[in-house]
Amino acid sequence: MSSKSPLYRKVAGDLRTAIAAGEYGSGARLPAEDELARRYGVSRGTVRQALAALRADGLVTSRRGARRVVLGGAARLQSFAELRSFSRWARSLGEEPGGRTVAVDPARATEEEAHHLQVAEGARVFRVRRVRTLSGAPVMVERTTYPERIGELVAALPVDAVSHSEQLELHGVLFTDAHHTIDVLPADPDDAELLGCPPGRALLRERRRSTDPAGTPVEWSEDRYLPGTVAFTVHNSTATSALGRRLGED
Amino acid sequence: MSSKSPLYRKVAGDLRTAIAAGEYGSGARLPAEDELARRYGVSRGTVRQALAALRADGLVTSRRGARRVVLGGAARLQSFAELRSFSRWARSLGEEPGGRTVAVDPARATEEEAHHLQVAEGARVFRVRRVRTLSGAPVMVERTTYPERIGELVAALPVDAVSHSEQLELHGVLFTDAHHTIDVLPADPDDAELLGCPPGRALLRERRRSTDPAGTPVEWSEDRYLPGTVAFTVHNSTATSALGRRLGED
DNA sequence: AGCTCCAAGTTGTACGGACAACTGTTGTAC
DNA sequence: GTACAACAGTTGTCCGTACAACTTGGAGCT
Repeated sequence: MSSKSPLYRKVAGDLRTAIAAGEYGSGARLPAEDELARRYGVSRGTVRQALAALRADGLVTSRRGARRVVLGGAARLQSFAELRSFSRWARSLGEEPGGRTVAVDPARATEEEAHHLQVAEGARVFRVRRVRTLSGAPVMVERTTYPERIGELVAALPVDAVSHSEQLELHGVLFTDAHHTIDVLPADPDDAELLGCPPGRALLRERRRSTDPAGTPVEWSEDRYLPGTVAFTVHNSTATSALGRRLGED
Repeated sequence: MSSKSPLYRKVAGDLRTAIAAGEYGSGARLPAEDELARRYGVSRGTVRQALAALRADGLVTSRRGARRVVLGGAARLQSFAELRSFSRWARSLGEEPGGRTVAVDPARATEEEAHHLQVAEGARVFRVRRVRTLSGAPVMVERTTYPERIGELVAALPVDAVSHSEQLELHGVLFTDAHHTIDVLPADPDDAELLGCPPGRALLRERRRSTDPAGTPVEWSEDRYLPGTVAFTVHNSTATSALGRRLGED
């Protein structure tokens, strides 16, 4: 096993599995930071770093003066990677993800695309449309716009490649931050045909802008899901915020 | 002004306003941690704590070896309070929130309610149904179940109280963590009448379970929004995760 | 029993130092 | 010029200490 993973991650992982295994049931109090530090042979700061991760995931509460308490409810997941990649998410649930590329078009960036990808209006981009399936049944239409450099890599992939993002990672393209907007909109005729539903049917829409570690946009995507197939979940707290609500349109 | 706010918050706030004011435009590099520490007269650890908050809000990237970069895109907000309270959110956007309580019913907890509120099945709870408006127009139906202790406080509020949560805070009821699930469902006849839309119309649904600092559930709510009135936004990154995707139903 | 008050336990904030890992730039060699 | 190597700059990880702020439970009193 590689020892390249930092200490606090190991501690966090340990605590996660301990909680998942029921060692600390819902409502139970975790050991004190000092106790954990002794037990793992690390400093209190390192333990706090681990616990901060659990807190951000909504696994435990924490407040001054009292021990941490395990929050009941949904078992959390390694949410980022699974949110970003449809394939990874599906596999982690034991579902069989599939994908069929419908179109790959070189194009000139519209104003909206230029804005989100931070390129000049009219710059070369690639538009990719795909149908995503779970166990063979179509559940989502994905329309992604890539900047030129990345789009060229995507265009070279086989039509039936299951996971584009995993392929891109192999080529050194990293996704580290993403901003999502979730709302509802009616299926247009294209959506309807690809998903096999009547046009006008309400779909759950997720728009996503992903950036790499340097802050450079690497994709701008609009995913439309058939209702009933997925739900989005978020945890937030006064300590770690992330989610917002917005008026329609932008 | 109270000096009770911790140092790192002041630093974070300062940086937030500096970014909002355009001092560091989209893509600009922030000063190094050491530089900021000198500038504010605090230790590097304190600066890092402030920057971690900005990172969690999706304002800046960060990676080893390079300076932090300001992420372009949506100006972030203090999201937790605004997500938890419809009234606060609306006011922060300059809209006029309204609310009309349709029903307050003492009841016995169903299995689902008992589960989410962590009380015994059949325990006393209060079900509250309200219509929420923006500038007079109805946009959302809210069905909240409270445990007995809190429900009694809510039942005592006037029917036209705008913000229940702010009233509850005055009574010492604190909300610090919330878990949200977002999906789509068709309006039932009640929704349709309250919102003034045809039955069957697709609504954006947000289910929410909120807990207090001790981890005790304080509300279980299901909010149904007219399409086009709101969108939910999330930022996540490899460092700070929060959002997930789920299969339909639960 | 119920109440107040105190002490121990626990987390939050802040400081300091040290080294590891990585990036971007500069300069050198070919 | 181009490729490689060295270097300074920067963030990530980890340690240790100290004190402040808060919660909890128990002792003692009424």
